[in-house]
Amino acid sequence: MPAPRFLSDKLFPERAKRARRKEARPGELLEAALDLFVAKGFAATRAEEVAARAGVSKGTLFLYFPSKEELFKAVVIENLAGRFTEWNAEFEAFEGSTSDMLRYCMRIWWERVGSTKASGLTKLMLSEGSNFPELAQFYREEVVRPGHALLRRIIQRGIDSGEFGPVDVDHAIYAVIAPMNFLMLWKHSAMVCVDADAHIDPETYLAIQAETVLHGLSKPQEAAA
Amino acid sequence: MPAPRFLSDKLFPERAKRARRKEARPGELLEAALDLFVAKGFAATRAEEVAARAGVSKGTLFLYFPSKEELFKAVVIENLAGRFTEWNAEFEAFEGSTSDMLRYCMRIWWERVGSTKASGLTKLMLSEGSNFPELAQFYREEVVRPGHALLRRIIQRGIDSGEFGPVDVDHAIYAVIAPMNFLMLWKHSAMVCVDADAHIDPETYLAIQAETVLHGLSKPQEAAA
Amino acid sequence: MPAPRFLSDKLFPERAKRARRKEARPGELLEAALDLFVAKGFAATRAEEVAARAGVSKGTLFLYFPSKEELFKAVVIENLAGRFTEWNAEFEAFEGSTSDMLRYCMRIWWERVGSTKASGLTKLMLSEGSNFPELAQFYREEVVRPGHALLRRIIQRGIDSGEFGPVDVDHAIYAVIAPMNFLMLWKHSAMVCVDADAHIDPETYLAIQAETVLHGLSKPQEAAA
Amino acid sequence: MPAPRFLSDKLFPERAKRARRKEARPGELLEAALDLFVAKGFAATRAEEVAARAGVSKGTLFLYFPSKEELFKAVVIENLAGRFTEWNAEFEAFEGSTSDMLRYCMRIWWERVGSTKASGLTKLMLSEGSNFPELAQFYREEVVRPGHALLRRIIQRGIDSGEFGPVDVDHAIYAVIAPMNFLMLWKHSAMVCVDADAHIDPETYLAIQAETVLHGLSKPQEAAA
DNA sequence: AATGAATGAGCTTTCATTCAT
DNA sequence: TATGAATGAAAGCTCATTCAT
Repeated sequence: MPAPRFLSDKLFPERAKRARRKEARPGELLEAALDLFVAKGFAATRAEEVAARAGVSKGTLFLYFPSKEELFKAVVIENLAGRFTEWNAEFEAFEGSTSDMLRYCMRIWWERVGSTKASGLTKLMLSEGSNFPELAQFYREEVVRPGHALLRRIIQRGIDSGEFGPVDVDHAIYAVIAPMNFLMLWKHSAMVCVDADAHIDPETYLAIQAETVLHGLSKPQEAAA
Repeated sequence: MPAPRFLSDKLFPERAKRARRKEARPGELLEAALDLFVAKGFAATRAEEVAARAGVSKGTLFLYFPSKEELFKAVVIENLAGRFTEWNAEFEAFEGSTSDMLRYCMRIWWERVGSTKASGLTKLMLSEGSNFPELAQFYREEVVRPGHALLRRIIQRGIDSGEFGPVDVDHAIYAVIAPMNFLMLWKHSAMVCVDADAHIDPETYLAIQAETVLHGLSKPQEAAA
Repeated sequence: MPAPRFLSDKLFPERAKRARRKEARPGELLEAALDLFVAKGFAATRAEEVAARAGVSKGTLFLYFPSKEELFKAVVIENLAGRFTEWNAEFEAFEGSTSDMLRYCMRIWWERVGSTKASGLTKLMLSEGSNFPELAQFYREEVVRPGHALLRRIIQRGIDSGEFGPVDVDHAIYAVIAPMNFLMLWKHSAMVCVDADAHIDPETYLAIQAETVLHGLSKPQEAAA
Repeated sequence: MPAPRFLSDKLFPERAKRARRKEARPGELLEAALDLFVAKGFAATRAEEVAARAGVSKGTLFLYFPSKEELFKAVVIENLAGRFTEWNAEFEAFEGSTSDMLRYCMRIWWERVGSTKASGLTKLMLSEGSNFPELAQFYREEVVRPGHALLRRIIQRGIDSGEFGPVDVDHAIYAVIAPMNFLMLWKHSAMVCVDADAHIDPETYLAIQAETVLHGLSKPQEAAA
């Protein structure tokens, strides 16, 4: 029996199990699925196409994933949900001011998620979530909730340490997430833009937003609306 | 109780009802279609469902619209494309500064489009446009292009009158559209928002964005990025 | 109560009734139906198209003809089946040799049927009869059988009068019908001919065939195979 | 009992059965399709019926043929179009007089096409070609044209060798094809024949027609009309 | 573990027929 | 008598899923 890779695996054995089962599955399938889901959406992606892109037969796909929905969940785990253990650990280990932590958080988010195909999963949930309630539920539970929880802990750390004022934490979370969402949506909205392709520089944009948020969080001020 | 539209309606109330019924049919279908397209997307909306929601049978839908795609186009025309003549006229008639015109433009856009179901059509094109190239093409041609053209004329008016500096018009258009798009996408993202979602006040948000844009357009400055 | 138009109406009152009901129906519908049935076949002809071509609404068509099949039957009666009363009468009244009668029969058939759209009905039954057994049955009963009967009587007259030898009447009937069928099929087979449009002259062809048949029927000879 | 086609079939009889099964599938479907198309026509043949007759489900049919039209084309290729290479080769190898070649041609045509279900395809194109222009086009291109080309070469051979006079080749082709077409149409007209239908003996009929045609083609005469 | 042939529910679209007006 | 809006059964085709090999 292999040892749990993360401390948290002991605390959340079910999540750990899922993570390990995931490992046993061919990464090619997950990668192919990510590509196609992001490019074409959930409903419009055909199982056979995923298999073909991964270089296996249709049957093999269903050998590893009992259904298209489970395949999608696995993709979400692989690219988003399954990383929170690591991200949380990084947060636990972080040394420095909470302001720096928040700046780092937003920058690293762009690097690891926003700028990657993984952000397409969020856009996908936005678009098709209402048609696949179980997926939406899963996504909320496994991505949105841990994401909010992580931010909550960061902000709480700042409040506890006296760096931040006694802000409404929920509003603060929102203030952080809003620009991230904006960037993600922007990145995946090639369709509505026609001629004027003015480019946002995401890193700069996020850095500015980070400062704005931090300004709102700082001791004597109110939370940003 | 609304008055009968025709005198004869009083004399032959039953015929009138039937005539109005026939007249009303396309409208009822378009409304049902708008609701469902916005709620479930194009591909996931079944023709029969639209018909049922409009209170008619499957066959009747195809009596009025030759295909699902044509139904969608009709919905787009009814709710977006077909309104540009009116909007353009309003622009021609506008008296006042171009700054006010732009403020009015953004405010009225939220009132008439952004806050209505119609904005769901834009979100839909974003999600599914790539799967239905003909629809995407139609949408670009009939909605995006006239929309950009309208904004272009507004901005050009400001430049010509000396109110605005010699900005890059395409960038300026983009700066106006960006917050609109963001609001729309936000509005339709209920699925990803979980617990503590502080709500943006769209009117305020847009007003602030308008001022930001106008600041960037003002005489001695560069266009907003 | 109007008097029966033909003597035979008394003998076959049901047929007479059908013939009279036919009269009450708008000829435009029957004509439009004939055109379309011949041009496009039975299955491929849409009821609405027939109505439109006749200048009435779809509902009106079904007011006169309870179904598409009944419409077809009426067309067959109008153009073929219903004429046998008249043709039989003409035969009864014919004065002259049976050879001349047969020559006249074939010539007049081309004039009144073979060269007209009515011959398309026969081709139609050939093509689609097997898909519409009731129509095929009707056609056999109302067109093929009376047609054969008429020929049978002609040939029998020749035998009785001593003009023809004691031929096998069925074979003789066949010998007369074969060239007619050939011409009809030929006329409606534009599709298989590509470049070589060699033309048959139907009148000449039929005249020659008539002589051949008569040669076969003549006193000291055997029937043609 | 036929021998297994491959050695390995003996070693792995089940795999062999399955492999042959997959190999056999298209053939079974094509045969079922031929039967039904000939019996009921193209439009009236339902895809599911074809599948059922071949002992598979609806889905399987579309696994092998992307559409009903393509299925029909495949049937035409299998039974007519695809055989011209063989027939042309036979013609190239033929040793003997061109008259014999033409006699052989007509006889063998009856044996291989006219008397088989394949001839129903020609009748089908006649009936329904105008409703399915793409199929008609395909049939003309892949069946009518090569057929005419083959006959043209035969006749030209006779002219070149001096056996035939300098006839109009197109008319000559037509003179050969006419009796073939007639026989085919006759064969498929069971529906209009009622009681006493003396049967043509196709072999004899064709032999006689062949002599007639050859008479028309012979040196000192004009082409047959 | 891997395959891919086979399935069948589900969707869009057509059209003969009905019926309220 | 005439209309034409409304119906719904039926047909072609797709694709997630199963299962014998």
